[in-house]
This record gives sequence, structure tokens and C-alpha cells, in this order.
Amino acid sequence: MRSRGYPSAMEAEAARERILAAVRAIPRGQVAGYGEVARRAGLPGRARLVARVLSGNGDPSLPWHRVLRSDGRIALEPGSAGWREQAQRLREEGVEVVDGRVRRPVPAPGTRLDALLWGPGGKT
DNA sequence: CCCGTGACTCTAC
DNA sequence: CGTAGAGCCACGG
Repeated sequence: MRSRGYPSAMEAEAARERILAAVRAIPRGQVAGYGEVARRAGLPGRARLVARVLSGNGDPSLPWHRVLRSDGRIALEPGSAGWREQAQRLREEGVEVVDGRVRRPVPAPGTRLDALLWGPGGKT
């Protein structure tokens, strides 16, 4: 089976768990991009899968709000309930959010150690 | 099996 | 800093 390199349901489940673990590993007051989470979960290039997992998580204890787009922008539809909730949750953690986007430049795939500055907008 | 859809990302203009 | 296009992966109809 796997004629197309198709992931078994078991593998998909494992991948999902790793993604959730990577999200839970994001420290309070800090944020990470979908691609970043995917890579930390050992699933490079699966940013979209991360989004899919988060969309159907259902775990209130999961810090899904710490996951943003590569631009530092909230992925959800601007103005939507989820969008507002994410922004509010981030602010509660001390993350500066302006117009639905985090006040910290984008790490970008080509950046250097600057990516590590993706921490709380405290001091750098 | 083909096709459309999506909490994505990158490059170009 | 804005939009547009192409690439990408997983999934439901």
C-alpha cells in the first residue's frame, strides 16, 4: 500500500501528536510560525498540516494562539471570533499585537540568529 | 481517481 | 508595503 508514499493512519496520528507536542513546547509569551512548528515536529514543509491539526484540535489547554503565520500575522480571518481570541490571548501573555500581527519582525527562512529573537517582545 | 479547498510559504513585480 | 502566481501537503466529495 502506500503506492504514492501515502501516510498510514497510524503515521498521520503520530505526526499529529508530534505537532501538538511542538505547539505545547512554545513557552508562554513566545510565538512560533506554522513552518517553524512543523520543522520542530520533524515534519519540514508540513506547515499546512499544522494548520489543519490546529483547526481541529479541541484542546483548550493547547497554546494554539502562539502559532502565527510566517509574517507574524494571525492566520485566521481578520475580525473573526478566532482571530480576536488569538489576539486577546497573546496580549494576555504580554505579546504585543497590533492590527492582528505580532510586534516582532519575521524570522524568515533566510535569517540568521535573529530568528532566536522571536521571543517575548521584551528586550533584545 | 480527479478535483476543489485550506489557521501555509516563497518569489516576483 | 501591497497584490499575484506557483508550489506544497492532506482530505473530503
